[in-house]
Amino acid sequence: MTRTVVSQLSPLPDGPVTVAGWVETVRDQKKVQFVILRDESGAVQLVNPATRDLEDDATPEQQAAAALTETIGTLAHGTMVRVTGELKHDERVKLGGLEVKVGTLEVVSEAIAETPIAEDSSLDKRLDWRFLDLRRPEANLLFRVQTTFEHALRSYWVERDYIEVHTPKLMASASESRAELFEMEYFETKAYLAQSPQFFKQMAQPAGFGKVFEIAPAFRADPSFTSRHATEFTSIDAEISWIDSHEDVMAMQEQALVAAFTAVVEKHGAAIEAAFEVSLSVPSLPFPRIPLAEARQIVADGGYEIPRTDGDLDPEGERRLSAWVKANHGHDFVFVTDYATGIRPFYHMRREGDGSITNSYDLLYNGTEISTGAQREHRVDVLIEQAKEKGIEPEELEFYLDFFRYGVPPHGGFGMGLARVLMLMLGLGSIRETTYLFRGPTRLLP
RNA sequence: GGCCCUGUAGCGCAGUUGGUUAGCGCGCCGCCCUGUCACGGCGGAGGUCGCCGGUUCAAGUCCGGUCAGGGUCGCCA
Repeated sequence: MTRTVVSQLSPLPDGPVTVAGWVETVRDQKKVQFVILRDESGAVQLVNPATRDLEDDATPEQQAAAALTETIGTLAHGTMVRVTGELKHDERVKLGGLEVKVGTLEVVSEAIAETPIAEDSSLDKRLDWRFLDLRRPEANLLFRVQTTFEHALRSYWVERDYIEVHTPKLMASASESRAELFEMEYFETKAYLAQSPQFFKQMAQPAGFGKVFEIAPAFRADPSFTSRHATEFTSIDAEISWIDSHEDVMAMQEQALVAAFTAVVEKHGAAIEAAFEVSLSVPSLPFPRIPLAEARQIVADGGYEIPRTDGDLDPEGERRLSAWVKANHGHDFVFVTDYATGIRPFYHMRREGDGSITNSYDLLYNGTEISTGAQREHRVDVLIEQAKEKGIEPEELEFYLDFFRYGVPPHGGFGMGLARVLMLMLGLGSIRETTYLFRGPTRLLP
């Protein structure tokens, strides 16, 4: 008999059904047994009138019933079972107003009775047993939300004639800072894991692709110990040609995000509210834009002195700025624009007539940075000068510089951390929670 | 890498000024039980107190070292 997933039981008429999943709870009473069975879509109650203490002259049916009772009595939490029985809608049942009266129950895969994690286990312990942790309905929902979010972004771009690219993750040189590189043997030479698709997505511009995007892993060998850093993470990148400034990039990014949030709210808004107590709404357009200098003034006016001296915001400054934006503009997002040249990489284009600032931005969402974007410097002589200024030898970058020597349109783009967006969207405390399998300085397993 | 914190039963924790046999809740096992729904009741098992050394009549507790992890900052997405 064809398996029905639990969420599809409700509209069915009373009658025979097969369900399959894992045992969540067994309530074994003297006269009646209840099992809560969960699958990828939800949970349902199974019921079985207990048959115990057989007489010597018991019929085969009675013996089978007694065996079933015995089996149910020994089911361990987590055991995978397949059950065929009679669906019955019954108002008495608090779980969905229906239950399945067990006909046959097949133990497909037994679980060790004592589970290594519980509802209240620490995140680190749960990550040790991630496959069990992911059985939680909230985790299941989280990755459905991620799927919807990514799908909506893809659709947004595909519908607008973007080309999806897959840049290599094995590279011969650094694209950001050398200190963050994972180095590995590569036959007779050395290779590095890509920190960012930056150089190769830019290559699509002289390649004449016009508009590209990529959703792929990036690797950083930074020993960062925070709730928002990983050594491997999924980066959402886009890069577009023929822009006038970073403003064009911001306009594209905010529209793509609105499309993605719209899809998530429509499909999962109610479930998110129920599971995470977050009332998610679609952000309004345009997102607020605040130049960095102004942002720092706002934070300073709020009575907070940023300890760092490089002119950037620190995490507390970002939280305070976001709170101010929320209070004054009613918005969860804010583009912080016009970053100083000193704190941006060499390939960011500098403001015409004011080399001290760049045509770049960070996007903050609920107090945390989720994205960096910029117009890129496409004039090769300027690019070389800026690289030298940052202490990078142009000789190492010849393959990259060649991109700019045979005709390249003005262009720009952004990179955005998928797990960070999910974390902030659902009000969770760490990207470890919103990453399928987290990778950090002290975590390589499972 | 800096600063701070934590390692006690499968999980979450308590453990006084150093003092008898290291406790509690959940889970697990057994028995009992009005259709339960966080089911309930009774009973039970389960610990080299991260590891090494020191002080002491006596160390889970104090000291030194070490290992493992967490938070935050820096860095960033």
